This record gives sequence, structure tokens and C-alpha cells, in this order.
Amino acid sequence: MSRRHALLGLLVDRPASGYDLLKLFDTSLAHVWPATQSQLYGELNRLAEAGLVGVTAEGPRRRKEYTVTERGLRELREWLVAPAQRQPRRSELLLKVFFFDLATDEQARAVLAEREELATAYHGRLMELRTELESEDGPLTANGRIALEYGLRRTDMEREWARWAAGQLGEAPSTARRRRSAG
Amino acid sequence: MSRRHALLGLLVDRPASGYDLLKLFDTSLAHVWPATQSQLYGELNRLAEAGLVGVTAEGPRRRKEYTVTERGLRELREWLVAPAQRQPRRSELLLKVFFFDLATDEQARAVLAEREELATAYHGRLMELRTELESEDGPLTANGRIALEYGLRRTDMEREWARWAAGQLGEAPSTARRRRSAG
DNA sequence: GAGGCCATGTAACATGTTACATGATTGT
DNA sequence: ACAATCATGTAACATGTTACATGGCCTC
Repeated sequence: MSRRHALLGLLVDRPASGYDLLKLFDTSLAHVWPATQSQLYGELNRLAEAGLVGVTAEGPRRRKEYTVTERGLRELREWLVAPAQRQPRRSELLLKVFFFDLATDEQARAVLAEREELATAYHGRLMELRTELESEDGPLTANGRIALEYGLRRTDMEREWARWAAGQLGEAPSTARRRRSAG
Repeated sequence: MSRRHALLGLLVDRPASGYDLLKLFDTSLAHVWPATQSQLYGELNRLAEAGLVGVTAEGPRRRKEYTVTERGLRELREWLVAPAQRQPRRSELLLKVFFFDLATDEQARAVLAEREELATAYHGRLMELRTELESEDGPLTANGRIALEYGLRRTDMEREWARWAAGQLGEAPSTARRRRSAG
């Protein structure tokens, strides 16, 4: 349940409405913690009920502006230093790799090539994002760059792995790889 | 819904019961596609109902042994070459990084150090796994090694990033980093 | 006054986790 | 006969996604 902490964190920067927060999730946090509109509005109500945020202003169109409370800030700080709990790591790609011997080498290579392209494309988008961030200068920006660097390294790693893996497929078909139907 | 394809893939190797498959998920697929007991039994019934697997033997203790059908194999092969659909990338760690200026540098460094240790420890476990795989020789093993290599590279990358990120924190506090409370 | 954006909420559905429940068989 | 393991299933709960529904405000 980090979603609520994402909301709290954004609200520390400045008070905001659900609508504002939704836009922030779609920009700043899109690569880190995506969330949908229905999740946000629901969570905000729960946060208010729990006293972690308060409605500090009401604007036109039923707009409710939320602000973090003392308790909310405390909760956020506690979460920040809490030990990490391992998230389940599911990878459809690796599952496919696992069953590659049911496909032809050509098909398997196509899957890896697709991933390589996706990783490269995503890397490119992150590079653009980094360029955009260079002109900006806010408190979230410095940390954003550190998070972004993770993405850059990850996509790099993925691209390189995909190339390497494709190379493995053709290699020594008599020993390293055997059709499962022949096993 | 790759879970069903994981089941199909395992059943291609050999017919198995839900119980057998559960053990396979806890070993072979633990790092790739974890699943719980209730998920497996439910999915197997649905697969049988859809005609993708069939019950080809019944043993003691109500044991039902499943085998992939023609249709199941076709479904699996189609999935294998289907274009990847991007999975949502949520990272609690990066979310914390995003809000690091709410913590002291010391606290932030502790979070990164913890991640570095986790990555290193996981890397070690994967290395052990690789050693174990060296003695084995099956059709799933060759592919397993390719998937494993992904894990090794990923944990390496994570370890290095965590070190780098910790270095960023102390650096040039007047320009690169500013307390949010001072912003 | 019409279209677009601001703004919030609910409903339906799919997925995932944990715990509970039951019972057969095997080995000692 | 007792414990461990094999074996399957259901229930309760939490989470997440998509679509639906409503209406106010602003600008042209």
C-alpha cells in the first residue's frame, strides 16, 4: 500500500485536489507508481477519514483541496525508513524465455528483438525526460534524477541482455539447445 | 493472464497433478512467475473446462493428472510469439527515492544500503542456483540459464545503482540537493 | 448555448493473497 | 495409531482496472 504514501508525498510539496494529484501521477509518478482516477479519489477519502490529510480549502466545482496533517507527515516519514518488503517479481518475458524450446529459434529471436526495441525506445524516452529535467530545478527534481538513472540503467541492461540472449540461441544447437520434442 | 501459460508450459514437459505443479512453481518458476496453491487449482479447473488440458489419469488421494491437449499447445505457442504488453512498473524503492528530501541523508543512505545488500544477497542466491543448474541437463535448463542471466544482470545493476545513488546524496548539498522545507 | 475542461464519485469486473477446511495414503 | 505428506478445494479479504455517471464552470 505505497499508493497512499505517494499521495502524501506529493501533498507535502503543496496542497492539491484529487484532480491535481491525478495529473501529477500521470506525469511525475507515471514511471514509478501509476494509479488510476478511481484509486486516487477513494484513497483520498480514506486518508482524510484516517486524519492523515485534511480538506483545507474548497473551490469551484466541488473542488476539495487536501493538505497533509502532522500525523500524515509522521506516517510518511515512518514509511520512508521502513525496511523494504520484497515485491513479487513476475516477468512475462522470462516466462516466455523459459518455454523457448516450444518455438523456433526464429520466433524466439523475434521475441528478444522486440524486447530489445522496447527497451531502447523506453531508454530514449527517459533520456528525453532527463533533458527536460535539466532545465527544471525543484526539490523533487534532484531525487527524480536519481530515480531516472535507475530506469536508464535498467533499460540499458535489458537491451544488452536481449542481444546476448539472442546470441545464445543460435549457439551450439547440438549441445546447449535441444528441441523439447526430442527430449 | 500468463499464469495459465506457465501451467501449460510445465505440463508440456510432462503430465502432472496440481500438487506437482505447485512444487514446480515453488522451484523452477519461483523467480519468474510465483503463484499460490489456490490460484493453481482454480486455474487447472478452468483450463480443463476450456479444453486446453485434460485429465489423463487419476491416482490415489483424488489425484488428477493433467496433460496438455492439442488446443492447449496451440494456445501456448500463440502466446509465446504474441507481442509483449507492457506491464505496469511499480517500484516502492523509487517512490521512496522520490521523497528522499523528507528524510535525512543518513536515513536515505540507509535505505539505499539496504537495497544494495538485498541485491547482493539475491545475486548470491542466483549464483548458487546457477551452480546447481550446471550439473543438470534438461530442455528447460538451457532456457532457465538465459532467464537466470537476466536476474544476475539485474541484481548487479541494482547493486551498482544503489552505490552510485548513495554517492549522489552527499554530493554538493548546496546545488544538487536542497531540503524541501527550505524550498 | 455549446463544447471542453474541471472535478468527483460509483459500479462491475478481474486478479491476487491468506486462511480455512477436508480427507486419503504412506511410512514408522 | 500417529505423524508426515499428498491432494484438492473454498471463503474472506485486499487490490487493481475499466467503464459509467453526474454536474459545475469557463470561454468562445
